Amino acid sequence: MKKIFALVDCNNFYASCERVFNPRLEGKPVVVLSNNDGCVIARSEETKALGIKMGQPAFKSEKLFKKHGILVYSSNYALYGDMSDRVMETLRQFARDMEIYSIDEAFLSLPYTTPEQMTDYAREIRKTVKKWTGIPVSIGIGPTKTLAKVASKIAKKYARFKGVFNITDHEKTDQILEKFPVGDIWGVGPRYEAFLKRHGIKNALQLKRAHDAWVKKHLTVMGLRTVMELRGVPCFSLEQMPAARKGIMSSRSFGRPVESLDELKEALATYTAIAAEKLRSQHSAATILHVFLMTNRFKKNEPQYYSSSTTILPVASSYTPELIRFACEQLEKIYKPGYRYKKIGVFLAEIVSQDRIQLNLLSLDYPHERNKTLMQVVDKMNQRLGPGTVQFGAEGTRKEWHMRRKLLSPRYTTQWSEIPVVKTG
DNA sequence: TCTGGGGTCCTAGGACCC
DNA sequence: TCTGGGGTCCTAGGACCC
Repeated sequence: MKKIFALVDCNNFYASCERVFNPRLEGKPVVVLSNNDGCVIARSEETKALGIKMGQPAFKSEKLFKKHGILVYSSNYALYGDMSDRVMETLRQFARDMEIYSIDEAFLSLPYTTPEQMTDYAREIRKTVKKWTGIPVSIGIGPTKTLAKVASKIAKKYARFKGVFNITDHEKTDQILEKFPVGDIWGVGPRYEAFLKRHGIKNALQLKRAHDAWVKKHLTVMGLRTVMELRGVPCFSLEQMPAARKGIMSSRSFGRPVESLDELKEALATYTAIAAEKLRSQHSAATILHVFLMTNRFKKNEPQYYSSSTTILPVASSYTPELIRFACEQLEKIYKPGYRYKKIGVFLAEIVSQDRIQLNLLSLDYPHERNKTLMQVVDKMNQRLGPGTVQFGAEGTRKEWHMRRKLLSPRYTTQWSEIPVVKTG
């Protein structure tokens, strides 16, 4: 049976999540900040109307926030992740074939019927998601993923479409594409946008009509696929099985500059433990461990330093204490005193399946089973009682370098113990 | 005082081999 | 005197995504 793509995109997802549990925010301007309360990463419609831009640094916007009474939140990924699961479960009721594309987007594969029927079905999806989860979504329908993306942006932009736009429902697709800015196309970022504009390509129709060889030469085969998709030729298929991660990264900026090796080690151990847990959750182990360290690049008047170091593990591992030990060894190699560090991180790569670890001769007397059991217990407790319930000594307890999250909402859906206790008396 | 984090894929160019 | 060239692998860097 012929199929069509629908892209379901949650509107202002993080801001909408905050709203679901705090009706006081309804109709008011809301922003959610990135980790460390750094910059704006989500805005409600009211905030967008006030001219607050995506990625704007929070400290430069404080006056505007105050002036307009904008309600500001630190990002609460425990809440957003849980809300995302609810939205995706709801969508699964409507389409057996579905790809969870990001925390707030999913592609559905729907039967190709009549344009009216497909649009009606999307309206039904939209209504149900709102009813079951409280999250408003926009839905774009098109013959390729790229065109479904175009349609979803139109659905979101023009209120008259009431959240659903079906590009197959219009005879004159080219007229729609002509009004669609080239930089809004999925796969065209700021660099390509500027390049294309320099060559007179300003809208999606012009890109659709560009010459294949020219596109391939300047935008690589990925760009050519985008162009084919604009022409209605599917080049990107529905990926139902998420591919195993090729690398796992864990890093954060510090809440204040950090100078001492001891504190850097604490932070690095903490992030390594996070990465190791992710590794175990996908039943894999890593062979390469990469550590990096940097100062604050925005501080032009301070001395800058960046360094990184990679080690190949003798045997692939997902055992937190061992990974922490390797990570700290790397850190000692690259650490230089006298700098004010801003960020540290670890990247685990060459990931292999847990049950296919190549043991070398030296490791035969290694207590693999005992370590595995220990990690399972740690992971279970942290899942049930909240992250950080059980941690390793190297991670430290004071964590004064920890990122700022001054404006965090409670974890309404996942954790009763973190709802702030009101002190009396 | 204060500027996020975590991914993917592709290409060019160097090293190396025969 | 004259000094190849194709294939493969790896890495760094650049583009993109949310």
